[in-house]
Amino acid sequence: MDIFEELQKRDLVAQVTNEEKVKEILNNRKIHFYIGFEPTADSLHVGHFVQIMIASRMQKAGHIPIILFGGATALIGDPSGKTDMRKMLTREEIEHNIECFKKQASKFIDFTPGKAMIVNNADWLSGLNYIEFLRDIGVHFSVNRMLAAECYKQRLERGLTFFEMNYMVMQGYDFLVLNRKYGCEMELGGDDQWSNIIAGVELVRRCDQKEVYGLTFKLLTTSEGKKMGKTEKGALWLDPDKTSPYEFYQYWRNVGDKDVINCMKMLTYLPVEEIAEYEKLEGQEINKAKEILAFEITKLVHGEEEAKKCMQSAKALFEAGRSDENMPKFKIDKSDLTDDKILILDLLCKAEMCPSKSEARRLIQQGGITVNDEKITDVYHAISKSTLEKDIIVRKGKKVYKKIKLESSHTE
RNA sequence: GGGAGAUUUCCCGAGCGGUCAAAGGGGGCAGACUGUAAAUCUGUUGCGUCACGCUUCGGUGGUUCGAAUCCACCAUCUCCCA
Repeated sequence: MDIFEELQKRDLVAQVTNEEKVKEILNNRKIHFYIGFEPTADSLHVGHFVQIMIASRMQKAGHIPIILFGGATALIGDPSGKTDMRKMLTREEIEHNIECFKKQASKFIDFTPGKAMIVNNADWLSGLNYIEFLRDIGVHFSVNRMLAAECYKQRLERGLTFFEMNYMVMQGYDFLVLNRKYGCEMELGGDDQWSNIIAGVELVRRCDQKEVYGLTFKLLTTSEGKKMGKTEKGALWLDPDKTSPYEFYQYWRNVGDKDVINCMKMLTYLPVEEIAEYEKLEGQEINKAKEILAFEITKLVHGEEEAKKCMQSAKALFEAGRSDENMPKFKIDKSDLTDDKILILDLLCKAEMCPSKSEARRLIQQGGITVNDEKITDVYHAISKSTLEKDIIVRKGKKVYKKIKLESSHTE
């Protein structure tokens, strides 16, 4: 299947500057294309993952990805779609974040020289001469048009600084530089980047009379249009230390019915034909598709072994014949016991299942806590040492389990 | 540079000097129903030794028996005029 067709079939394409041309080029030539990332955090999250997967697909089709890190632009912050100005990062933070990015991205993209490259726009943006830049580049931007751009509308109501307006100019300039340096012909990005991408395409045309292309892909949203990849703790990270593989797996295992197929298309390498089969599933059967989705994504991000573990733990927990092999464990120390027992309230806090005792108390009062499958109704319920001789399973709600192990203190 | 206004708990947003841990909504969590889904309904959503106590309403002081509510100064933001 042609790469462009595949992207379309996977429902990834949102807007293209010149569909016919792009289609032809992607299918018949090997080109350099670029995707920009803002190094604003020290780990990739799911939003980035979509982009990386696209870069990866393109690479597999023979094209050469240029991964651009906005080392300089991150010093400004993209105002697109934001209601407030982003906080600015220090140079050190940005450097660190870029390193983390590289490490994680290399799981999905082959960075062997000649197959892909990584660039940082700080390399060319930070040394710019302001006057020259204004004369050479600035003249090509019409403020009127910029203000009309969708991405600035919201900000116009709340206030937009000159500082931020330059984001578009800089991103456009990036494209120009990459085109001149590496012959980069296409910029990809999330659909929220459309205005910025167009800016680059136009800039290249005006400065060098060359035609380059832009393509945006759809953002990962639920069928209701809400952003996906958010958990109560914030973003869903790819870094296992920030979001455990199990949590990660569960996130996908629990996506809404209507979103499963879309996620499969966008986030896995499963062939579209196969996905079409899953699309036929209905009702309870959809759970099968969810399982596959969760497994596939987890496999990509954390490796097959982890993915299997996650799947097994989940099955063990939710399906009959519960086993606790891969359940998250928590060790409490003998010194945590008073009079050879521990209050359930304290245990819940210690095991980090509740942030405070008040909340633990509430949960118990509402019947949300179970110990070894027995509902705890007494707030002052205590668990004795003898019970703890064997590991116990504490469950909060339906989905949060922890196996509690008793250990004797080494200092004793 | 001059003038007007704002700052409330995770977010939005009410809030007469006492009855305010602070309305309402969103979000979160839990319960019921289910398919580890969605929708719906219910409860809950500062902390603790929990029918009682403690710490919150940008910051610091002050007025008061008593302040999120009044005053002063500081900080930040928005708006209008220049």
